[in-house]
Amino acid sequence: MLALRSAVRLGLSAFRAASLTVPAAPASLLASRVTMMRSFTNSAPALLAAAARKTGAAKKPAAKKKTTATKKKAAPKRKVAAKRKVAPKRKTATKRKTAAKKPATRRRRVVLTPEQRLTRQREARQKARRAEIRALPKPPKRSPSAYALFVKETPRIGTENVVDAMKRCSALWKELPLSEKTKYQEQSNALRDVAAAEYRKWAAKVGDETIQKINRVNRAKGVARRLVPLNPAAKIPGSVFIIFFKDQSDKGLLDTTNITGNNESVKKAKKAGELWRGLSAAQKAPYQRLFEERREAYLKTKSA
DNA sequence: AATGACAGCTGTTTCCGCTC
DNA sequence: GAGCGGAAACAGCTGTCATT
Repeated sequence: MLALRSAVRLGLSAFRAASLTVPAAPASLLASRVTMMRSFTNSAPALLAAAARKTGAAKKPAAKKKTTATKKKAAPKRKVAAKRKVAPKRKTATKRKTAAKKPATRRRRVVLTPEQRLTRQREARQKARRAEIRALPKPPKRSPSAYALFVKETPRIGTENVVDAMKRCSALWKELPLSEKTKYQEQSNALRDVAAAEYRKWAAKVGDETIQKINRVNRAKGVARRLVPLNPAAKIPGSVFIIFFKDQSDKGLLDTTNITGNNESVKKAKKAGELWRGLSAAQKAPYQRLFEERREAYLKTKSA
């Protein structure tokens, strides 16, 4: 190794001396110098390669010395640069990945049971669902009732607490003359119209699909309030049974005397179901035709 | 889910201090 | 920030049925 190093050193010295002596040496001369160097650096392929590269660089004599100096240092520099550019990047990338994956690595150490995994998946779904619900637009507030307006206008006395204030409001409301109550009712009616207009404006902005989505969420939460779609007229017509039920109800043919239940509407529905099941196909046919006619009309309206 | 009917039930609205 | 407590009024949901 030492012999090789000294040979390279000698070769470089000779090459440097020759370059300095003849700055504007032609390419052919440089080639002969390279041939000369071969005798010194026969065992140094890297230096030969550098010299061969120098042959090309000889076309720019002014930069020769500099280039020669670069030749020796440039290669290692390139290596350093390469290291800096590639290796550190890899390190950075690795660090980034490591940093990003650290929690994951930690998680991997914890062996989750299938139940835990399912719980986490469920929690993630719930989180996403909650975010989706939060993102839904909020409908405008409903208009206050007459009593609500009265409560709003009734000032609280001193340090009276909410409960006492509301009790007092209740008592005052009961004693309030009908003419006064009517005033609040009229105010409420006016605000209801304003609220209705605001709702229509909001509904037009968000669209019926969003309204239906909000209704689904509210239903799931057990919230009774259902938002009215902007275009309730474009409804799917009732089923064949519904048409039959309405027809029978209109004709007063739903006798509920033998039907059990507390709710008359429910009893009527039960009676209608009973009658419907007793109908033949021929008896059902007129209701079927009526349903198909309405359905076609609905589809035409929808596609228009 | 929507369609019809409708009695009965439930949620929402107002006020605001308090708790979680 | 949401919910509760209190009241009253009222809007709107529920329950039933069969079918698409």
